[in-house]
Amino acid sequence: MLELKFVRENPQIIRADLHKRNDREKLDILENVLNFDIQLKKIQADLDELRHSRNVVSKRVSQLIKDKASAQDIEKSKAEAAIIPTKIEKFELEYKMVQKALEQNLMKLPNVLDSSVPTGKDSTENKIIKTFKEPTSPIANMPTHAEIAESIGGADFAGSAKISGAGFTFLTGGLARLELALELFALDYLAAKGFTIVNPPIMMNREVYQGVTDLQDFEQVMYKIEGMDAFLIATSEHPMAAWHSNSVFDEFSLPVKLAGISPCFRKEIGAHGVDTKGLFRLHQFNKIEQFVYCKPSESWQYFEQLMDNAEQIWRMLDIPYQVVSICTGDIGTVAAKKLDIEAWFPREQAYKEVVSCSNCTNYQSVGLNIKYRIGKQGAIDEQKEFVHTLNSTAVATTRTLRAIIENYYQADGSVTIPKVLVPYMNGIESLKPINRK
RNA sequence: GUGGGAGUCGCCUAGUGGCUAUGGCGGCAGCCCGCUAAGCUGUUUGGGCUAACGCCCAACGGGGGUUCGAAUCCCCCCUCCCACGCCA
Repeated sequence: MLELKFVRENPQIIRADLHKRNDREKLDILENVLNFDIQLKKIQADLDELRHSRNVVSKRVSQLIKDKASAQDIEKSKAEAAIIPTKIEKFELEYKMVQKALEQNLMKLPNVLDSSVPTGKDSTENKIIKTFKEPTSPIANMPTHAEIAESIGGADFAGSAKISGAGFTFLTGGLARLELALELFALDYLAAKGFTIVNPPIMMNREVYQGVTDLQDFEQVMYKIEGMDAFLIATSEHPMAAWHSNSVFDEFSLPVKLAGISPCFRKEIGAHGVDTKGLFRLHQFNKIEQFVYCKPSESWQYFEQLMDNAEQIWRMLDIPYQVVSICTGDIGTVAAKKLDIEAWFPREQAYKEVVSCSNCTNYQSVGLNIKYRIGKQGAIDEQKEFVHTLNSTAVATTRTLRAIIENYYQADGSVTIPKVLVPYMNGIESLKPINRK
């Protein structure tokens, strides 16, 4: 959510930004916010005045009783006071309505974009800013990654479809171990960089969830738990962001760097041809996520660090990738800037998203009310400011498994284990096809 | 899940319908003091108005209700503690 004060004071910045996004609907919403804000202030002033008069009369009643005034005088004052609450009620109702309308509109306004975000209408206009290694050609007659996974005894899609429907998998044997190896590898890397490993709750209530994501996601992405005010998390970013809602960090305790480990649940996975079966798009997958709370002045520095960590992981896996800057038409509501890593998938001859790194600036922290204290607590010049939050994939296991399967597939049908993962695999260096009878 | 207890300012705490929600600790600022560390005064939530001194409103876990007036009374919900039960 944008800070109301910021919207009030800088409507021209937001207007310019919405033009960049080519979003006419939100321009109207901005005007609504500004109008409701003025209305609300006026109602507030009237309401305060009414409440004041009520307080004054009430005090007089109290005084009369104490002075043992005549019952008649007391009743007279009471009667006078009795008129006020109905007036107050009316204004309070109006206040609540306008306040709700204001908030609903405010929540629809997207974050202000960083000036470096490329302008473009959709994902086709994202900008490639870096590549690692050259794209490779597939081995002749290369099967799909799902077929390879099954042939090495690493997955059972028929089995998962039978018990859970499409969009799930049983990972088995060497591939199940490889998933754990990836997670441990990424966690070790991040722990060495000063990240604290976090295993968060995987359900969150609606009120808190609204602070970390946009409303669309509730309909399209998130699973609601029936009979409970709870949603399955779509990423550990969400509980890690919400963790410190309604609290104040000490300036010197920042940055807080977290490495979240969790399953992720997503309703919308679409049908994407060759991806429909396999490990690329699932209703449930595991992910190691980087998350940072920091001072506003330092967020771009940490944005680079998160991106660098993700890149280093893919470099060590030694898989070709490109880095893409997400354009204005594709970036969504929350991030001020977003860079994706797209790994190379040789069989499909395409780069596909495996990492997404965002600087959310104060968009999440405003919604969740997460501040930090500038200077010492209690000091005369003590000030509180919203923190910045950032998040980035470290490794989304299933997508990465697919990338490993395709990039490390050998002509004999085996999949070589990337060197950096071998120590995490009990020394296993290759997953070989299993002969079926 | 059942029964009992609790939730008040950063922390502890007083407060059973009416002055401005006590008091302490901690923090911050100022004063005092030649002596080992205290003492005194002020301050310590959010919002609105004002050039400023100030003025006003809201806030006692959350949401409703009763009342001229609610931390206090009533209803619903949440969280924590204790006991019992169930359980990986």
